[in-house]
This record gives sequence, C-alpha cells and structure tokens, in this order.
Amino acid sequence: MKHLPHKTIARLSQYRRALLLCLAKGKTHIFSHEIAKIQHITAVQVRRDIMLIGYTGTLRKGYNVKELIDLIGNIIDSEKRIDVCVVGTGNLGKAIINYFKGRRTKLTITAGFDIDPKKIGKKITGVPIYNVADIKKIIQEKNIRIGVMTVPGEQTTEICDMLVDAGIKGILNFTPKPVNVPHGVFLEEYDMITSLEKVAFFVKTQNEL
Amino acid sequence: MKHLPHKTIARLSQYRRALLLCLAKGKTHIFSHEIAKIQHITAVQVRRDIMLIGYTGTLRKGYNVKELIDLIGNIIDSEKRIDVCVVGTGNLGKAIINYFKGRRTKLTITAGFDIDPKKIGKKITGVPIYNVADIKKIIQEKNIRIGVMTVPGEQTTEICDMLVDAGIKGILNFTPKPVNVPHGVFLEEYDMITSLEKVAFFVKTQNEL
DNA sequence: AGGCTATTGTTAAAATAATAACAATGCAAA
DNA sequence: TTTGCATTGTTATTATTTTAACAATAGCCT
Ligand SMILES: NC(=O)c1ccc[n+]([C@@H]2O[C@H](COP(=O)([O-])OP(=O)(O)OC[C@H]3O[C@@H](n4cnc5c(N)ncnc54)[C@H](O)[C@@H]3O)[C@@H](O)[C@H]2O)c1
Ligand SMILES: NC(=O)c1ccc[n+]([C@@H]2O[C@H](COP(=O)([O-])OP(=O)(O)OC[C@H]3O[C@@H](n4cnc5c(N)ncnc54)[C@H](O)[C@@H]3O)[C@@H](O)[C@H]2O)c1
Repeated sequence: MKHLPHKTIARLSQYRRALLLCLAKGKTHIFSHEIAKIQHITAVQVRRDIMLIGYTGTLRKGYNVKELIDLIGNIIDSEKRIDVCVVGTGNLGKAIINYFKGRRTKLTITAGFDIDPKKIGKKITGVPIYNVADIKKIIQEKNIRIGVMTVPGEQTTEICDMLVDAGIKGILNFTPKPVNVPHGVFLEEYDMITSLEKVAFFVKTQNEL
Repeated sequence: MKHLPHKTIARLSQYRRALLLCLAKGKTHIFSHEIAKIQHITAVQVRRDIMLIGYTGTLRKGYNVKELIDLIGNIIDSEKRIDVCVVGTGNLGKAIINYFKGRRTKLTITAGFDIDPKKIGKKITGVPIYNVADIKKIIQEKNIRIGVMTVPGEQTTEICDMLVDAGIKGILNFTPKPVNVPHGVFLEEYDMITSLEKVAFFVKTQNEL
C-alpha cells in the first residue's frame, strides 16, 4: 500500500465504528451503499477507500463485516495498545474520559492530569487523575504517547510544551488556543466554534437563496 | 464573490478568532505570515483566502485587523443573531455552553434541553434548561435555528427527528451515532474518536519509518 | 438454462484545494 | 534620491479528493 489519504484514514475509522454496530446486530455482510448511507457519503467513495486498503468483497453479497473490521484494525491500529492522557479534567475532559470508557479500541486513556487539588487523586470512571506537576514522570513511566488538551486557553501553550518535553508523540488540542509543536509530533486541533460557524454560514446562505 | 470553498469558510472563522485576540492586544495591522503562523498554515494560503473575499491589505503594513474582522463578519455571520440550542446538558453539553459564554459572536446559545428533572429549570452560566418535552414549543417561540446534540447515543435519532420537526435548519451532532436529515437541513458531525485514531495512525506510521 | 440485475473493482475525468512563482510596489535605509 | 527588500495580489501549476463511468460477474428469477 503506497499511501493512504488523510481523509481515507478518517473515514476508515468511521466505517469501523459503523461496522462494529452492524456486527453487534448480527449482520455478517454489508453493501457499500449501506455503509455510505450511514456515513452520508457515496457508495463509490466507500468502495474506493476499501479498494485502497486492498480488501475485496463478494459480488452480490457485499463485504464481510468481521473481516473488514479486522483489516481496518490492521491498518489504523497500532500492534500494541497506545496510552493516552487527558490534561485538564473539567467538563470537557471528563466527557472525553467517559466517552472512551468501554470502547473497543487500541487507544486507552490511562491518566488524567489537573492542577485542582480537589480533583487530584480521584478517579473518573476508573482513570486516575494526577497532579500536573508530575506530568513528565507519569507520562514516561506509563509510556503515554498521545495527549489530549482540555485545559483553559491560557494554560495551553505551557501544557503543550510540557507534553512535548515529556516525549509525547501526538497531541489533540481542544482548547481555543492554537499551539506549535516541533517536527515529529503530530498535531490535530479541533474547535467547535469553527464547526458551528460553518453550520451557521450554510444556514444563512440557504436562507438567502 | 462566486463561491467560497468550505475549507476557506472554516479558515476564515479561525482567522477571525486569532484577529480578535490581536485586536485585544492593541495590534492594528497584521501580516499574512503572522496569521499563518498562528494557524499552522502557509502565508500564501492566508493571502489567497483573503483575496477570495475581496479584501486588500496595505503593502508593507499588512492587513488592517479591525477591517478584516468586520469583513469576515459580513461574509460568514448572519445579519441577525442566530439562536442555538444544546440538547443534552451533561458534561459535554455543559462544556459547550460554558465555552460559548461571553464570546463575541452572532451565534448565541439561548436554550438547553434535558430530560433529567434535576437539571430542568436550572441555568448553566445564564442559559435556561428546559424540558425536552417542550422542545418544539421553545424552539419556535425563540426562533432557534441551530441545534447541537450532546445526548447519549441511543437518544440521538429521536432527538434529531424532534429538532427537524421543530424546524431547525442546522444540526451539529457530537454523539457517536450518525443521523440522517432531510434536504434543506445542514448537518455537521464530529467524532473525537476519529480524530484520535488519526493522531494514533500517524504516531504509529512515524514510528515505523 | 439463460437472461437480468445489483453489485463490485477499477480506470478515467472532474472538482477542489494547496503550493509555487513572480510581478508590482511602497517603505526603509543608505 | 536611489537601492534593496519585504510584502501583497494573482496567475499558473501541482496535488489531492471526489465523482463518474463502465466492464465483469455472481446470484436470482423465470
Ligand atoms: N474545542 C472545543 O470544541 C471546545 C469545546 C468546549 C470547551 N473547549 C475548551 O476546552 C477547555 C476546557 O473546557 P472545560 O469546559 O472543560 O473547562 P473547565 O474549566 O471545566 O476545565 C478546565 C480544567 O483544567 C484544569 N486546569 C486548569 N489549569 C490547569 C493546568 N495548568 N494544568 C492542568 N489542569 C489545569 C482545571 O482545574 C479544570 O479542571 C477550555 O479551554 C475550553 O475553552 C473547547
Ligand atoms: N463526539 C465527541 O467528540 C464526543 C465526545 C465526548 C462525548 N460524546 C458524546 O456526547 C454525548 C454526551 O456526552 P456526555 O459525557 O455529556 O454524557 P452525559 O451522560 O454527561 O450527558 C448526557 C445528557 O443528556 C441527557 N439526556 C438523556 N436523554 C435525553 C433525552 N432524551 N433528551 C434530552 N436530554 C437527554 C442526560 O440527562 C444528560 O444530562 C454522548 O453521546 C457521548 O458519547 C461525544
């Protein structure tokens, strides 16, 4: 496989989640247009993505759900579990930790960090919350490779530097403050306001037609 | 202006947020490469986006921060305020309501909905929480146009249908369950797991090099 | 059995997005 | 004043992503 487009990676992750639901319902095979329907994309795109990872379905029966799930896993998952930490266990951090709890994935949140003494030492659905002062030590001890940032905007830069210093390899930044990371660290940023403003733009545009 | 790419819309929204921070710091002009640095993109792309909206900077001085903010506002904002509601005021819903509080934007969260009697009737940073049973009535009374869904996955489809029925024009779905909306309703879905798996994929890939 | 049809896999084309290239120019410094 | 140069605006090029087109064929129906 020479190279998978970013977009394909993102879609494969989504296909897998849809497929897992199908599997749970006892469905053994699925057509490209069924996957497409769930994800609001076209069947062609689904087939193309699946082609890119080298999987082949059965004509008139579609794709074997189980096999496809496993193959996607081989592509996007790491062999070993990847440990993830969440820095800032407020509303958003808590929601994220909860959300991950119990999901079948190679990604596991194994630590939370906070500065608030009321939170340090507690657990959130089983995940221990540590003092952010110990961040480097814990990250290295637990071999945590990915950090999710959900601290207040003002702390973002500082926390990001601490994560990089501790040897983190990927950062997912949910704070409103964009950050810079050195080469070799993968950065993904998401800002809800951008999404909402996009929705609003199209709502407005449509109204003007 | 014939047509703005989706990606440009999203970036304009981000430029504005960066610009607002600059304005707050008393900066009156900004160069394309400064904006680019903040957003981790290239200066060319910034200039191109700005060109697309028909704004012109001053050579050697850059862009007038205030003017650019206003112009972006003209493009992406609605004339009038657009009201937004959040359905499901748990951890994530609460985080979102908080996040929006006090931001200068034409988008305002004016209602939350929940099914939990302990939450109904309360306020979250000033936003009243209503009984989800009254959703249609309140949405129409308040002329709410956009709905954010942060309910548990199992309720997603039902809530989505209720929002559409109430006349909502745009939906931002944060639950793990993809939904279908009729033509004329703009849908945006975001799933954190996709983002995290993407980060993990690149962390893994880089490791294998 | 034989034709029909839904579906896959893949190539080709189109659309969208990002980057490069560079002329124009106005400010700063010599 | 003149030169140098940083910066914009814009066109051209390249890369990426999506969509279309269609041949191949497994299974269904008659
Ligand atoms: N990107 C998005 O879509 C989005 C949506 C909502 C909120 N947010 C942002 O996410 C962040 C968190 O939001 P929230 O609602 O959970 O806020 P919150 O105040 O509930 O949580 C912040 C947490 O960070 C902790 N904290 C503060 N300083 C710290 C430090 N130096 N080290 C470690 N922990 C520290 C606090 O104790 C608190 O627990 C904010 O920046 C908010 O703007 C982003
Ligand atoms: N997409 C993401 O990035 C992301 C991240 C974290 C969580 N989530 C998802 O967001 C959702 C909310 O997460 P959370 O951590 O806030 O959960 P939560 O349990 O804290 O909140 C859910 C809220 O919805 C309310 N609710 C339940 N049924 C309802 C109904 N029929 N009508 C109205 N309200 C109802 C509950 O009372 C509760 O207040 C979940 O689906 C979760 O999986 C998504």
